[in-house]
Amino acid sequence: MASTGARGGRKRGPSIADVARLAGVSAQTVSRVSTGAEAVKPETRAKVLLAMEQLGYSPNRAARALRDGRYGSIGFLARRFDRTGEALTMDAVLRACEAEDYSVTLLSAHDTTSAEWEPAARRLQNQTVDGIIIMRAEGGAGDPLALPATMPVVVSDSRAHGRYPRVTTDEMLGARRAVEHLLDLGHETVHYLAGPEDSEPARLRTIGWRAALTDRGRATPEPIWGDWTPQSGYAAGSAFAADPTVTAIFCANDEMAFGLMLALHAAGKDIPGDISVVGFDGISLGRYSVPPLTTIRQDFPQIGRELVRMVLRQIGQTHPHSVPDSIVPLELVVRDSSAPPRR
Amino acid sequence: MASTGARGGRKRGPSIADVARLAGVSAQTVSRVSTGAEAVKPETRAKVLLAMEQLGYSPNRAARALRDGRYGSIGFLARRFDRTGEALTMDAVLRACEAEDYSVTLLSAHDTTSAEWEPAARRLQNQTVDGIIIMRAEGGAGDPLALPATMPVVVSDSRAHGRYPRVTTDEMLGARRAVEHLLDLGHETVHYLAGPEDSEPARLRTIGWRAALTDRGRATPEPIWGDWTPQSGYAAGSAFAADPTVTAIFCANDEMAFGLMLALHAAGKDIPGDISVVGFDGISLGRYSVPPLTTIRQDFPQIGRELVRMVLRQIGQTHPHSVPDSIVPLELVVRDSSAPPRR
DNA sequence: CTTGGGGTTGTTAAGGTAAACATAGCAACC
DNA sequence: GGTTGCTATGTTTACCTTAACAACCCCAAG
Repeated sequence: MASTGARGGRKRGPSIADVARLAGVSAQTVSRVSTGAEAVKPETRAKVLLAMEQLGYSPNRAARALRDGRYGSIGFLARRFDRTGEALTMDAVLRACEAEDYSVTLLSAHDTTSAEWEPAARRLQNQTVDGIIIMRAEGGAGDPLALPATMPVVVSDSRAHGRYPRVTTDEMLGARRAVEHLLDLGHETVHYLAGPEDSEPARLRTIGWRAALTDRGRATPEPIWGDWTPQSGYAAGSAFAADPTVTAIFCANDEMAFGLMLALHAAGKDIPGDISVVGFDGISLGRYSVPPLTTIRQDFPQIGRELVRMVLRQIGQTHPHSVPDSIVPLELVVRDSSAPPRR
Repeated sequence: MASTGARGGRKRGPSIADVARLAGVSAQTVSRVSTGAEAVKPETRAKVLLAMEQLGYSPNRAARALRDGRYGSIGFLARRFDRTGEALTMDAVLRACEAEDYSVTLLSAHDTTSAEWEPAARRLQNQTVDGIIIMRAEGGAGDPLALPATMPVVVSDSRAHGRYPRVTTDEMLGARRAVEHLLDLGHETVHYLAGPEDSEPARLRTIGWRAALTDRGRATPEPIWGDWTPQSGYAAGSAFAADPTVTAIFCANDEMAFGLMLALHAAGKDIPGDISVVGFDGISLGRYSVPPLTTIRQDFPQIGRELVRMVLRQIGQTHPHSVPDSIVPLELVVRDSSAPPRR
């Protein structure tokens, strides 16, 4: 009976006006205290802080955002978030954003292949972000993002050539290092397990692999094409195991290398005795595969910092997308999966 | 010279008023079209949509949030985001949120051990979220989050007993299944590599392990304590390898199992010939370890859906935290790392 | 004693949206 | 023909904050 029940509705915490009333000052003075800026007499400030404390006040971010047209948040767009590359980059981006007092909003573009992309892009514009970091957008259509020209954007690992500033690792150089490492060990040539053809980094790694072989006058065997997953690595491993000429394999990422090594093992091949394997990425579990995986390590924390730095730098610019690209270095990490070929 | 240069400032896209003017209707009508709700004559709607299209209008989310006190976003709080459990859960949460037209804002609480926690909690309240999902908050202080009583919260995997509704897996049952699997294979007892003592799931798994052994009247050897990392798994593996009585090991997570298996391998132990290993989590790479890892698989997508469902259900409630807990089932996945003991 | 200036506080307005309420047009019915 | 009732649209207002400007106080200098 008591109509008191469903008084629910919005909760609406205390506002700046409530604090002002309690502290006996104007709202503006409260604002000054909460933004920290202006000159406020110490005793007034104390009164205000006390009132804030008592009411449990914290400023309303929506109102603030509306006021000055900024949201204090960066959007992170990817197709998936549970893969190593995305997860490591995201963690790094988050830490970098935190240091700048920005938050991170996740934006997903799951099936960017076709019609699904359009609503995703539309939704994107509605998001409350001051800038967007686009991660690994393989499969995206040619002209994927109809973003406002003033929206700060930085791209990692995508094929959006030239449209937006990029933070990349030198994929080609990394692939080259991997191949040269194996050649230096004495292998005649290096077989290759590639990433999906619609991925820009995969494409670049393939170019690097081929160039390294060509430069030394070695044969370039036909690569096998995977899709980044260990499953595809396993399939490739089975195929390679059937070819007795294979003594060294470069995998376009570590996860495929895991699958590949298991397949080689299952086929009775010894790593690195019969076949050497090198991966790419430097995922943490790579130290603990059997055997531990030689790989090209990407500096994900550095990538994250660069991404954030570049997107923040664009904020407020008239032509934000003119920021120069940034390249983050790579490192060869030699572990036990690579060795000289058995004579 | 030209002072045209730094005209920068805020960009401010077209507003509802601009659309209204162009379409020759009132702002309210535009609003009706953009929220989709009310009755609008089809031809009016068409005019408005055309105007929106021409101006590239999209509603200002800050204004909308200010208007109706909701942000359309859920906060996801964790200490790290690059570990498997967090990444998988987060991916699942994101997908579930998307289905409900919510976005996900990342909130981090890196070093929650001590003084660092306070500012983190404070920052939390400033975030633009309608609810918070707290993930694996091990190490948090006893009374970590001074969140408003009306803020919807759901906890996964944390020690915040009873304070907030939880979505958990039945850790104890999972551990029990792992142990019973090994006992059923004929092992005399099961050694244990535990997670960190300040983690609630780790604690529960330990209880499950102990209970399973006790129920069958088996000895409960002293566990080794790890910290979830493969590094700690490696150290534990070296220790176990030195004990000839060890024939079966249950690891509190898969990543430690990776390190442990490498250490056993390095010590010349055969898996599962000499020692069987069972993990916990069901990470995707577990299928591709050498040998493939028997494990207790958590249904992360389901966990994500439950978390979102429970936090959304609290929105608008007067006593949001009274929602009942939810338990997501686990599954034993038998692969090659477990087998009967060698006679 | 007046004037001026620096330091502190208050008042006004604007930012974009959508609920609540108000109005206008029109058809049906007595 | 006038009343009723419905649909479509317009007007007002509140949401909360902060920049810009105005007002005020007090002390120092003329």
